[in-house]
Amino acid sequence: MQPSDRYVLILRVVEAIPPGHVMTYAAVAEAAGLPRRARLVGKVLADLPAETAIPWHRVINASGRLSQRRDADVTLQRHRLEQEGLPFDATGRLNLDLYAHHPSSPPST
DNA sequence: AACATGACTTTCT
DNA sequence: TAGAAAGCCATGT
Repeated sequence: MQPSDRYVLILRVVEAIPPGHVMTYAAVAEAAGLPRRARLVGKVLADLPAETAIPWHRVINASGRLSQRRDADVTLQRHRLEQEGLPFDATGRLNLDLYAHHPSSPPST
């Protein structure tokens, strides 16, 4: 397996997250068949162009919070999620038990 | 090969 | 519940 293949696997999983739902980095990695590669998911998303169609904003960390990036687009990410109906609580966190997306079958094609 | 870095997680206080 | 420390794994120097 080549490094670029893992990128594709991860992006396919992120593409499959429906609006109004989210997935943690670790969950995306596992769904892509790459357990323990949560940080790799972050790396892949970091390399995406700003105008990409990939719904990167639906990927959040295990705490239910938004991970801080180099270029602080965290506000944009939060706005997009709120627009999809995801409610952040007073501590800036959202309920993963309610809004986490659980892919039933591995994404192919 | 060794060391540092990062859109992460888990565990311990 | 929040914050610190340690673990993890791919990449780049």
